[in-house]
Amino acid sequence: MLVHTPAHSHLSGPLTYSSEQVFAAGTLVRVPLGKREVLGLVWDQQSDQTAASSDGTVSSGKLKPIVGELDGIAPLAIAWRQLVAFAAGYYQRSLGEVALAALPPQLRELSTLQLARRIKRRVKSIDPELPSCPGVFDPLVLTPEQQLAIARFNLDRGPFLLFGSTGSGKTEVYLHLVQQLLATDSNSQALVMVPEINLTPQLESRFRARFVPQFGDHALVSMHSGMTPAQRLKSWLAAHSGKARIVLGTRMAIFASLPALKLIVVDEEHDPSYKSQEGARYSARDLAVYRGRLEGAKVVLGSATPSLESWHHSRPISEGGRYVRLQMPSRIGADAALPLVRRVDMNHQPKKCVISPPMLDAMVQRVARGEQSLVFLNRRGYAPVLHCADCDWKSECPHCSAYRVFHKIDRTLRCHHCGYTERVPRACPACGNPDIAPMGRGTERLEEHLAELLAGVRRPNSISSQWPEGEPVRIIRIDADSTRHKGELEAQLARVHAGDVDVLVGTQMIAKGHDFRRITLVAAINPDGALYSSDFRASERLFGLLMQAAGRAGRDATIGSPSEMWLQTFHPNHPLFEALKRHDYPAFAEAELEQRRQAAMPPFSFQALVRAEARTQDVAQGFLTAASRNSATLAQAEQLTLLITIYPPVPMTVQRVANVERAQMLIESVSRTALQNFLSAWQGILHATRTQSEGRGLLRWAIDVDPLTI
DNA sequence: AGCACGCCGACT
DNA sequence: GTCGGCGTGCTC
Repeated sequence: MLVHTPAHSHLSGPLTYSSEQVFAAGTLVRVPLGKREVLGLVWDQQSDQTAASSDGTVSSGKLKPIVGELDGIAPLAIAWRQLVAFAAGYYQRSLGEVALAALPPQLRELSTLQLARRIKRRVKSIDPELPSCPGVFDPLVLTPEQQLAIARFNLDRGPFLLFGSTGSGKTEVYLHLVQQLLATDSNSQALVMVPEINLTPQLESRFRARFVPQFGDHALVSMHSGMTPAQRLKSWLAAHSGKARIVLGTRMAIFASLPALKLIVVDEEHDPSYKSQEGARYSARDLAVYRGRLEGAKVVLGSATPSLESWHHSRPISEGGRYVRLQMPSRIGADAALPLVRRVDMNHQPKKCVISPPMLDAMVQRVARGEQSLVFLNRRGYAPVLHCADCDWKSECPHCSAYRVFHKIDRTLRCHHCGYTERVPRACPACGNPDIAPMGRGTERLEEHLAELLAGVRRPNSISSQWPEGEPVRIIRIDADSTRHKGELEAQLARVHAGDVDVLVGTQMIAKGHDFRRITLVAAINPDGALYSSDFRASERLFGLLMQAAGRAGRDATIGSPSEMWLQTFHPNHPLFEALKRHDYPAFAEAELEQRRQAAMPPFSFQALVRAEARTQDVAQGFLTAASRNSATLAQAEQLTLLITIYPPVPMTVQRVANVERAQMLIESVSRTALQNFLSAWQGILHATRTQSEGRGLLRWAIDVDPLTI
């Protein structure tokens, strides 16, 4: 009796096969499906008598036989299967899809022969094992705050929210927790997650430096989508066999098979990257908490700006909190002070200026002192729109309801949604006017603009300089465009660290994770957009981003002058900026949570989104309307409708992408359980609606539970 | 999701 | 005359 991949059809449950031999649940097998042979996972056994009647559609005589099991791979543990079952149920996807997607792709693709060879090779290569020396504890000196956090961790069951400001040494705490676990429990495993692939190399090098000498090279593996299929299989097998003691990875690592899992760390737990945006839309952070409870593993969520959900969960137990909050408010080292936050009131600055005179002046001073500045603008490209002043033509994407972004560097118009790229026209395509102009600005244009503003500025000479009056300012841009090729990000970061750069321009990419020790000024050019956004999570994200960006500054004890963060805003007295000025996340969180409470928004309510895609908006919305109407036929409808609100379908913010129209419908409830029950019961109706006339022409639909953007 | 079957346009 | 487009339907 087993389960597999038919992803999104009405074939959502396990399928039944015949077998002479009894396979344990969790065993990986090969089974025929239609005309092909696929990987299957034994889900449960069923006796011959009940086999035929279980779903009534297949008689036992017609059952196909299991081809055989995958040798050398132990069955997946019960806890792993429970995690998969929970994720499939909670996020409304089929068991088979979730289970098979959680396995390395090569397990599905490789022939039995190749696989056997691969496993054999692994077993051989592991033989020369390094002697491990348990009992040796972390030699590093911890700060009192770190010691307290660890002591508290050791006293409680958790889950824990490690609330530590940037520079407070959270990573050191993670290292220590892993260290004490591995040293005391000789076959335990730890899972450490980071939000982005970009952050894995530096974390991995820190963990390698700490643990490889003691536990050997094979004790640490990575798991993320940037790895080759062969590497992924290798890491997966190492984790599954228990050889790997530490798994570092992105959100996908939450599904790693870890038979002796005892600790899960979710670093930067607020980061939206933990929420999957396709397939099963799972939150790796939320699954981490669930998995921890399931397997008796302790869970640590860490952040300087926690998600409001986690912050709320870590309120005092007397107020209903479920997480233990560990606090590390202080920065470590001589630069213990957080940067000074300065606001530039753009209402009192020259019209249309991009870099206000006082901010420019502050940057010039940094250049003169040989210090670095970081200028932050969350929009890549040269300009978001190209515009014709004569006929009002704009650079719309022909396939999407969005403008194509002007990239001056290769003279292209690029759609950031579907990727459609054209050369920039010489003249307006609509009226022939040769004078078409960029509107607004992105990082490319900002870089160009800064080069003009700083053209006359000279930095102090190095000894043997070809510039007698001082060297010109060196500006670098780091964003998704400048780091598209492998190794470019590392190379550019290295230039910054080496001091070969005076001004760094970039998107949010540079606000995350990387330490820039010589930066003493962080500037946000235009953060106002998120202040009055229709997305109720926009301000939470903005606050997190700005705190994180501020944390980039001044972590070098050798630089004496205080670091500053500059904000250009038309709303200098906005409470968000007031809280940011005081580096007061708790105050921001309390105010924001109070608003959420009054508006009955998450975390005080629970949401799900049904998204539909079709060639026309009418079809997409028609399907959703029909599905909504059909939900009234649910047996429990009377009870549920009291607790469930179904909003009318609306077009998505970016309504059309690659010529596909998109619509969505919000479902809301004050009760998570009610929402869950409703969605589960509704699932079949949604499938049925698709086959009705209202479902004609529908391309795709999907449910997103706990969506991050609405 | 794959992979079939099935009915209409430009090519050796 | 075929090769091939992707629309609908099935997989224990």
